[in-house]
Parts: sequence; structure tokens; C-alpha cells
Amino acid sequence: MLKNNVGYLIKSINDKLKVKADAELKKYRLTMSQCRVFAYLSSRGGQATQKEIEVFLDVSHPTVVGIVSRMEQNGYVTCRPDEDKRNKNVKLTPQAEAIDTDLQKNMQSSEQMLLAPLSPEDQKRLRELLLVVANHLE
Amino acid sequence: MLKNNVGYLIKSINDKLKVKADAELKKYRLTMSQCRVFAYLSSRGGQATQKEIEVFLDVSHPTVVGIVSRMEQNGYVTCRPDEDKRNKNVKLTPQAEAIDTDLQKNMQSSEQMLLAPLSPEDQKRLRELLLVVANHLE
DNA sequence: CTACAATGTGTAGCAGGCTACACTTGAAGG
DNA sequence: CCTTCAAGTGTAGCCTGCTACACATTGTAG
Repeated sequence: MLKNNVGYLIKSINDKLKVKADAELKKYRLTMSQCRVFAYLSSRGGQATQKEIEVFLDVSHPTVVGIVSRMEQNGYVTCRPDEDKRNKNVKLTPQAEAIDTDLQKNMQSSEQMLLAPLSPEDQKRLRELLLVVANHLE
Repeated sequence: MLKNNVGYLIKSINDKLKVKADAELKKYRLTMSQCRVFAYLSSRGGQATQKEIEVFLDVSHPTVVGIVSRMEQNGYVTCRPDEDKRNKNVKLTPQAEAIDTDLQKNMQSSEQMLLAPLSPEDQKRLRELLLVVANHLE
């Protein structure tokens, strides 16, 4: 069957997860991708260069430009050039830090919702299998 | 670690798979999503309504409109209204059927590439786990 | 010092997801 | 028949991916 194709399953899961997560995050005026940037910045003490975000998210730099500029428009980050003027520093605002804990809970519960139908052993196994596949695609 | 999040892994795999598959399909002026429509039409004897494509792909109808219209521009499908004029029939062209076999091989090898690092048992297990997760998200 | 290469960013334009709204056609009730 | 509701499609506008190209800044070789 066409639908049992692993590539198709992954796309389908990704689409639905994105819709659900974005709906949850709408009250913050954030999206899933923006939330990942948020989490990364938070884990880095609130600041990173655009390039570092790009490497972490593993997406192209124009994609990062878009995400960061929308976050800036909504007041979650500020941007200013580094001493090395090629670099652009992106920094969480106080407004952002105020909802940091909420967002982390939100992301956790999103992951739990996704894995809910699996036993803890199966969750572990799935994570491992996906890691192998992901690393092999590098 | 943020990157071991299953949701993140799935997105990451999906992004990379799409880029690779689209690169492979570029010579046909097709994309992965268009290819899925192609495969569905082919499995249906070459024809289906836009609504049926929507249900099969499990995406919103505006998404289907976009994909189908681009396929039409490239000469792979033709569209005409059904007897029931609410429905729109989408049909593969002879030009499309000429590359049908090629495309099927292409999709198979894409799936194999994705699963290459896993043993046959692990491939089966991954597929089953993803199916459970996907069904639970319905 | 100067020229060239490497690095980081920006912009344009496209594909494919989505929601929200509008429209036409067909079916079903009164 | 007429009204109303359901179904399928279309359009507008947004976000997140991408590639390709352009530009400024920095590092490096000669």
C-alpha cells in the first residue's frame, strides 16, 4: 500500500504534528519552528548568532532570516551586529523570558502527545531508529 | 538534548528526504508531492477527482489545487469537470504514463535509501511504530 | 599592502503546507 | 417550486522550507 511507505508516514506525522503544535502556540503568537529557536536560545543563555541558529536547526540561512525576523516583529528577540560585523546576534527579550517555562512545558506535552500510543520501550526504540535514519541522511 | 526529541527528528528527516527526492525528480520537472499524486492516479487507473486526491494525500484542498495546477502546467495531467459539476476530474496524460515505470522505481529507491542503515527487522519495526503514531494523530 | 578566498547575511522567487472566506452545484425539506 | 444545507472547488494571505544570486566583512597569501 502506498500509505505504508515510511517516507509518506513521516511526512504525514510531521504535517499533523505541526498543525497541532501551531494551534497550541497560537496564543503566544509563536509557531513550532519559532519555538525551537526559542528553546535553543534559552539553552544558550538567551543569545546566539544567526549562523549558530542555522547550524542547530539544520536549515538554510534564508529560512532562519524569516523565522528570526518574525520573532523580532512580535517582540520576542532583538538583533544587533556583533563586533565581527559579519555576525548578527539574536537575543531573547525579557518578554520572551517571561514565557520560557510555559513554552518548555508546552513542548514537552507536545512530545508526550505524539508518543502517547507507545509503551516506554517502544518510545525508546522509535527514537533510536529515527536517530539512525537521521544520521544516515546527513 | 533538544535534538533527540522525536518530533524534531521526524521534521529533520522529512526535510532532508524532500530535498533529496526533489533533486532526483528535477529531471522530470516533478516534486515529491506531485509524485505522490502521480502514484495515486496511476493506482486508480489514471484518473481521480480532486477531492479523492485530497483524501488520499490527507492534506487540505487548497494544497491539492496548487499541486494539481502545477502538474497541469507541466503537461502531466488534464482537468475537466465531472457530470456532477462540483467535481473536477484529474487525469494522467500519455506523456505522464510514459514515465510511470521510471517514477515508481524512483520512489522505491528513495524509500530504500531512507531505510538503508536499518536491518530488515528494524525497517519493519520502524514502519509499525510510525503507523501507530500516525493513526493516533488522526 | 593588495588581491583573493572564506564567512555570514540579505533578497528574490518558488513549492507546499495551512486557515478563512466565497462561490457553484446538487440534494433534501417544506 | 423554493429554500436551505451540504459538498467540492477557488482565492487570498500566511509560514517554513528551498536554491540562486548579491553583498559586506574578515582572514590570508603573495
